[in-house]
Parts: sequence; C-alpha cells; structure tokens
Amino acid sequence: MEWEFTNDRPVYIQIIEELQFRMVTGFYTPGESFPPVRTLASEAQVNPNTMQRALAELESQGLLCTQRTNAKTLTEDREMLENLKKEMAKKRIRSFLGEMERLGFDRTNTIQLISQIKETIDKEVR
Amino acid sequence: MEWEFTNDRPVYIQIIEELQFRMVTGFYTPGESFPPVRTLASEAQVNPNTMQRALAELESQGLLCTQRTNAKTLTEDREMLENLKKEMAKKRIRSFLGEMERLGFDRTNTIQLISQIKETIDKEVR
DNA sequence: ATTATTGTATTAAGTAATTAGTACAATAAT
DNA sequence: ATTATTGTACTAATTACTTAATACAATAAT
Repeated sequence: MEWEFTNDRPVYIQIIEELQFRMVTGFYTPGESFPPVRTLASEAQVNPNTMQRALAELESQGLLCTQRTNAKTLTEDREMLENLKKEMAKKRIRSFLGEMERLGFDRTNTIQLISQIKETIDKEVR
Repeated sequence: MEWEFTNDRPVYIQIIEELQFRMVTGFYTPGESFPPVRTLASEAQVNPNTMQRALAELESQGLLCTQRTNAKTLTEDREMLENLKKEMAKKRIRSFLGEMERLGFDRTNTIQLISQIKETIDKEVR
C-alpha cells in the first residue's frame, strides 16, 4: 500500500487518517497485531517519532491496544470500527455537501452533477 | 463574513481557499478593487504577512491583478472565475467519491446515502 | 504640496512539525 | 541465558509557518 502525503497538512494527521482508512476497511484484521512503529515509519518514509505520534493518537481513540512492550494490536471491537466507518462517511458527506452548497449547488443539484460527471472522472482516472 | 481557521492546516492555505470561494460566488465583484492587505489581515485576525502570502498566491494564479501601488482588483475575466468554480466543484467531487469508494460506497451507493442522510444533516445544522 | 493609503520588502523572533540520534525496559525468539 | 524486537522516552537540530515591527516607493485624497 502506498503512502502519499501532501504538504498542506501535518504528516502525522495524514498518517492518522490513512491508518483509520485501513482499519475500517479490513486492511488490518481486528484483534491482530499491528506492524511495529519502526516498520510503519520506514514504509511511510517518515521519522519513527512522527509515526509514534500518530499511533499514540490512535491508541487514545481506543483503536489501538498495547500490552506493555509487546506489539500493538488493532482493537477487536468490530462495532467500534463500524461506527468509525460511519462517522468517517458522515463527516465527509457533511463537509462535501456544505462546500458544494457554498459553490451554488444544492443537494439535488449536487447529486445530478455526480451522476453527470461520472464518466468524465472515470476517463481521468484511467 | 466570518473568518474561521482550523489548526490542522496552514492558515495561509485556508485563506486562499476562503478567498477563492468568495471570488467565484460573487462576494467580490469581478474587475473591482479588492480590500487592502491590512484590512483583510485585521478582519481575519492574522498577520499582514500571512495575508500577503495568500494574496501573492492568488495573484500568481491570475485571480488578482495589481497595478503597482494601487489597490488590487479581482480579475474581470468572468470566464476564468467560472472555470475556477467548476474546477473547485470537480476537485471536491473527485476527492469525495474517491474517499467514499475507499470506505466501501460506490457512486450509486453514495448517492443513495446522500439522499437518505439529508434530513439528519438538516437537523444537525438547525 | 502635503498627507494618507497601498503594495511590497526586510529582518528578527516565536511556535509547531519533523527529523536525527540515542537510550532503556519488557517481552519474544533463539 | 542471550539476542532481537518492541514500545516508549528523551534531547537536539531543522524546517515551515506565523507573528512582530519596520521601511519605502507609488498612487490617491486632501
């Protein structure tokens, strides 16, 4: 999996989001051990401290569990992961609709636009 | 108009986005003079340097025009503004659909979700 | 003509994010 | 028992962002 960062936001925040994506989409298995800080850091090509900062945040959210000096594990609370997933979706929908509305597109309008622009986006992605 | 900044991104970037929103939605009139750097800075409660940095960026994008020491003006190129507006919408749609897809919602699914969640969001906003 | 305004530039300082390098205790692996 | 791995903590240095405080030339306003 590729790690890509933009420079318009702190890297550790982008790491948190990337890991949350992975957590709720089954990239990592609930209850299973998580890659070590150093491994993740070298994969993402950031300093271990930066990765550690992100992991600490995820742990304080209850997503990562750590039993002392053993490897961290992803929470086995699948409901928590499911809720996070819903929250992530809702948050994005809310922000998206808000910005589209400010650009002059109401919800109906936005939905139409999404359908219309579908093919164009597909082309661009290819 | 209220200026609000989050601390997860550089302020000058948030200023650029806010001003772009204003430019494409008729908050400022094309061809007309733009508020002075110092005024904008005090309105947004940031340092003039920070505002200046944002304005310089907008000028390099061709959105702001400056005739030497006179006030800057918003471009009178309405087509440019219209294109920017479309680009802003497309960019947001693309990113939104991409993230929703990663969360497991395809376009059709996402559209349904937007319609379903409509009322909930309205409630929250009230 | 004089004054105020405007864009622009400069230097210094402060803060936050990131990197670099190291260290240590606890567990796992051998 | 010894070694490797892991989480964690720490200090220092660097870079980017932001603020602070000026300064100056060109135009507008008076």
